[in-house]
Amino acid sequence: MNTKKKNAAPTMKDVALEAGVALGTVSKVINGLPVGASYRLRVEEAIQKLDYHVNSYAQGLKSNKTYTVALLIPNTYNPFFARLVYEINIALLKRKYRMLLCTTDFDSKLEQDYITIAKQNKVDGIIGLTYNPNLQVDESISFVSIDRPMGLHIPCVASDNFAGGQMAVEKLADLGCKNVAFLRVGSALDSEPNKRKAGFENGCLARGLSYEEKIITDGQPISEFEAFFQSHIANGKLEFDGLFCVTDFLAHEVIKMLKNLGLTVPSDVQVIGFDGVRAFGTGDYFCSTIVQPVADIAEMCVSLLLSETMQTKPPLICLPVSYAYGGTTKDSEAFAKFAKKGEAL
Amino acid sequence: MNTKKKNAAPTMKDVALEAGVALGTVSKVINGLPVGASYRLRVEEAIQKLDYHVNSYAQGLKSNKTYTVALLIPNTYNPFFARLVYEINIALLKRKYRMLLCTTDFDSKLEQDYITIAKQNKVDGIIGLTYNPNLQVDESISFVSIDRPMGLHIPCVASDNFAGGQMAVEKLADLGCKNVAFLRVGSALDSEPNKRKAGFENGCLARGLSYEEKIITDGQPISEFEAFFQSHIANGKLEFDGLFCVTDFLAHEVIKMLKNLGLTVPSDVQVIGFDGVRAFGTGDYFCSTIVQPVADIAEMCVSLLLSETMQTKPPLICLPVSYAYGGTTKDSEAFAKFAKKGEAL
DNA sequence: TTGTATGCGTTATCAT
DNA sequence: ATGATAACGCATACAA
Repeated sequence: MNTKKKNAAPTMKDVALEAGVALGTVSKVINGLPVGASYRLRVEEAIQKLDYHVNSYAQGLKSNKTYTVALLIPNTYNPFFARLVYEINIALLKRKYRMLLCTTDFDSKLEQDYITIAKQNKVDGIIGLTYNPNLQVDESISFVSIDRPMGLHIPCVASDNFAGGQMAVEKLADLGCKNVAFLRVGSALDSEPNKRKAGFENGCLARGLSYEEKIITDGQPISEFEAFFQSHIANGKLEFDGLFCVTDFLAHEVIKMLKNLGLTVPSDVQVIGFDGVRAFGTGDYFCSTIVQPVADIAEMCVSLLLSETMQTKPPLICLPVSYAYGGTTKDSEAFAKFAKKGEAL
Repeated sequence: MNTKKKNAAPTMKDVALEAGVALGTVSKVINGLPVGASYRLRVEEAIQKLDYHVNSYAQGLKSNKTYTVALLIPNTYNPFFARLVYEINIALLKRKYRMLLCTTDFDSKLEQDYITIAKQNKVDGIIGLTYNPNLQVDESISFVSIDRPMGLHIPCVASDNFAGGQMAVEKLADLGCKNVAFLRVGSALDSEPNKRKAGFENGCLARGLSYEEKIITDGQPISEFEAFFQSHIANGKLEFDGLFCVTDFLAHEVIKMLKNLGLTVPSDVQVIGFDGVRAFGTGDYFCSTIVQPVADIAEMCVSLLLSETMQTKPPLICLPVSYAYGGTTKDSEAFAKFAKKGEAL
C-alpha cells in the first residue's frame, strides 16, 4: 500500500482510490453533479471512512474565488462595532463566505496596509468602516464603505442619519421640549453621521424650537461640555430642556456630568443619544436613543458587495432608523413598559 | 504580447516576464532568499509596476499551511467575547496569521459544524470557547480551549477563577463585610468559571465570614434572585452586607433589583462582579469587579496553538486576575480616584 | 547564482 | 455517464 506522508489529510485522490473510481467522479459527487447512483454511494462511503474534507484553498486557487471578504473596522470592543462585526459575519456565513477581520484602531496607515493584505489574500471584496480620508482603493477590487462616502465607484451604506437627527428633535418636541442643544464630538471627516446635525437643525426649525450647538473635536477634552453647561445655568436651572447627543457614548458621559452638576435626567433635562447601544450587548439601552439598523446595514453591505448582477451600484444607501426609549426621556407610555421589562429581564 | 484574460491579477509568471528573469528567481525575491542584486532590483521594479501580490491561497496549497486559525465563540457582541475576539485577532495578526471567525450562538450543533468548516478550510488550529459538552475534536487538528477543560490532549486557558473568587471575598471582608452571598446563574457544564464558587467558599472560611449561595440554572428566570433577597430581608434590612456575583452582567441585574427593593449600593450592601466589563468597551466598569486578563488569555491561546516546539502541552493554564473598583463597594482611597477619573474622561 | 520542472488538490475539458 | 488530463499560482528540488 502506498503510505503517503503520515497524517496528511486525505485528498480527492485518496477518496477515488478508496472508492475505486476516477478523480473526476469524486469531484462531481462533491459538487452535486449528476453521477450514477452506485458510484455516488461508493464515493460517499469512502468520504465517510477517510473523513475527507475538500480543501477550500485548492478550490480557491482553481476558481479564482476565495469566498473571503475582508472587514476593515477600528476594533471589535466598541459595542456598535461589535454588533456590526457580528451581523456582517452572520450575513457572510449565510452565503458561505468567510470574513477576514482587520482591526485598524483608527490608524490611517494600518487601514491602507490592510488593503494590501486583503489583496494578498485575494479576497472577493472589502467592507470598510474607515477614517483615512485619503484611502487608496483601486477599482480592481470591489469595496463597500460604511458611513463614509468614498467616491462614485464605491457604494456607501449608512443609517439615515439626517432622519435620525430629525427624529430625535421630533421626539424631544413631542415630549415638551422648547429649548434644546446638539452636542457632538468627533472628527471633522466627511462622513454620513455628520448629517445628524443637519437633521437636528432641520427638525428644530420645523418645530419652532430654539437651539444651540456645542461641537468639540477629537483632541479636546470632553470636559468642554461641562463648561458649556455651566455657562448655560441660571439660578441652578439649565436653560435647555432637551439634549441630542451625537452618540450614546457621549450621552452617557453627558448624563454623568449633568448629575455632577446637580441636574436630574429626565425631569430637569431630557437626553437622546444615537446608535442604540445596549449594556452587555443585549441588555438595557444606556439612554433613550435613535437606533441604527445594524443587521440591515450588514445585510445590505454584504448583498451589495457580492451581487454580481447589479452592474450599476448605488452610490449611497440610507437605511431607516428607529427610536427607542431608554430612561432618559419622559415618554409616559413607554416608561411603564420599560419599568416592567426591567423586572422581567 | 500575450494578453491574458483581461483584469486577471498578475502572477509570478507575469512578474518574471516583465523583469526578464525566471520564475524561480521571482519566488526567491519574494521569500527573501539570496538573489543577485541586479536581479533583485529588476524583480522589485516589476512587482511595483504590476502591483503584484502573492496569492496566499496558492502559497497555502503548496506549503500545506494556511496561516489561518479558527475562533469558535458564541458571539461578538457580548462585551467580554468582543474584547476576546479583538485581543485574539491582534495576537494572530502580530504573527501574520488570520482569523476565521465562527460565531456559534451557544448552539452545540453549530459548534460541531464549525469544526467541520474549519477542517475544510484547512486551518492551522482552532481556538474554542464552546458549550457543547460532547464536542468531537480529533487529535489531528491542534485545538486550544478557553474556560472549558476538554481532555488531556487539549490545553485549556482560563483566568484563575478560584483565586478570583477568593479575591472577591477578601475584598468584601477588607471592606467590612460579615455576612455575604454568592449568586450564580449559568449552565451546569463543567467549566473553569465554576471554580469561582469554590474560591468564594474557601475565602469565606479563611476569613470567618458566614455565607449563603443562590444558584439558578439557565432556564430559570433571573427574578428568582429577587425572591431570594426578599426572603432575606428583615425590617427592611438585607441580612447580607456583601454580594459576589458570578459575572458583571449578573451584578448589573442584581443591582437593579436591589434598587427596586429600596436598598442602596454600596452603603446597604456591597457588590462585586466578575469579568471586568466596561461600558462602551473602554469606559467605566459596571461594578466593582474581578478583572479577567483578556489580553493575556488571548496571547497565551495563540502562542500555545502555534508553538511547534512545545511537544508536551500543558493541560490547564490559569492566568492571574485583578480587582478593580467600580463604584459598588466602599473602597475609600479608590473611590476618590474613581470620582476624579470620571471627570477627566 | 539562476533557470527548469514537478507537484500541491481541485475543477473543467476533453475523449471514451 | 465516467475516466484521463491539463491548468490554477506558487515553492522547491534539481539541473545548468
